Amino acid sequence: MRTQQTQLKGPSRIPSDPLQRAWIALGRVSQSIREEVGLALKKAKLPDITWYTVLWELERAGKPTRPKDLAIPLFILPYQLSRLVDRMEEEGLVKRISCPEDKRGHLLELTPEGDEMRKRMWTVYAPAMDEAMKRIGDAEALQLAQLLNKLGGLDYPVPPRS
Amino acid sequence: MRTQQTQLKGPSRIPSDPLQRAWIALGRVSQSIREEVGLALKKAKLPDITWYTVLWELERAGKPTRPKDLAIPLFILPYQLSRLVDRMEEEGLVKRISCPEDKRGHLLELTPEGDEMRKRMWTVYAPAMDEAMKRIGDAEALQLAQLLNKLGGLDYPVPPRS
DNA sequence: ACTCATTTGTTGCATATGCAACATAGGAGG
DNA sequence: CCTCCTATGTTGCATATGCAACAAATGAGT
Repeated sequence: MRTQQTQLKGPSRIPSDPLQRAWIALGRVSQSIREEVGLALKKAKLPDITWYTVLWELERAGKPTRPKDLAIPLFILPYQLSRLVDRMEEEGLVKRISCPEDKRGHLLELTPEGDEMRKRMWTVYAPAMDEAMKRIGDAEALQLAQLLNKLGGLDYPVPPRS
Repeated sequence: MRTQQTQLKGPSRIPSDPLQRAWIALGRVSQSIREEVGLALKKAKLPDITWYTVLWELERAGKPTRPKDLAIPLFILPYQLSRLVDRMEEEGLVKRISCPEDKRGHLLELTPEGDEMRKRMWTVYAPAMDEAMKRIGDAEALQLAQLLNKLGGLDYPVPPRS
């Protein structure tokens, strides 16, 4: 079975073989790596990775922050975040406090429990990530990150976590 | 704010900075690329990518195949596949037919409508994938695929689609 | 043949999710 | 100030999902 050749007839091209292979690898590997780390958290009876991201963003901001000002909204729909915050608030990890400048929204405040939880999660998250990623070396990881960022056309920073 | 140094105290290490950057890039880029292609299918009022994968696996097999023998089960839980097939069968794209050798299971048969659908999806899927992936060149794509496969520790083939 | 563990797949139920509609506030233009 | 358009979140409802329990068949050991 042969792959179709890339055709140049205007706007609708068939992806080249390398592109297809990269596409498939991207889908499979990202999923399996994510599951690997997710499972580690679940086995430790800790919340989902998404929660960590929110907690970390709030920690990084260093002050109560509006949902729309989190870095996350680029990757999560507003109503998803809304419900995510609902659940986190129920668990007492964050708190919605009123926002003086804009009465539509509110500020998300990291509670002490939330900060504790973030740290606790990191003790599981970090080794799991390391375990999953360390099949490639640092040099390769850098190269991978660069290729991915070029692919994603990202212009925002990708700060390390802790 | 500084990143913690990689520590070598036994089983639980902190991921190095390059590893963290690659991890984050992997998560974000894979998600955005996948969404990009998914959106193209949705705008064309076509089924989800997952459906394509099933249809394609059946086409590739060339004969009715048991769920467990699809390449997918590695990436999808059995009950997910079960319900996926439910819906696809409702739409007449596949058919569950009896399996002589093992009366527990059944064979999944691609219907003509299913094959048509697969082709129709490909006319949208392929250009969208190409559009999403072509920000990197073929050489880079190959490199990316290799890095990813090393990361994923994959030993199975990654056949191109059509 | 009998027993029991394993394989293969499905399902009930509680929860999560997507979508479109909604509510409310801000801001621009007159 | 009034109108209207946009920005920011939230929610009702239908659908999808995860989990654990289940059913049925196979196969291995005795």
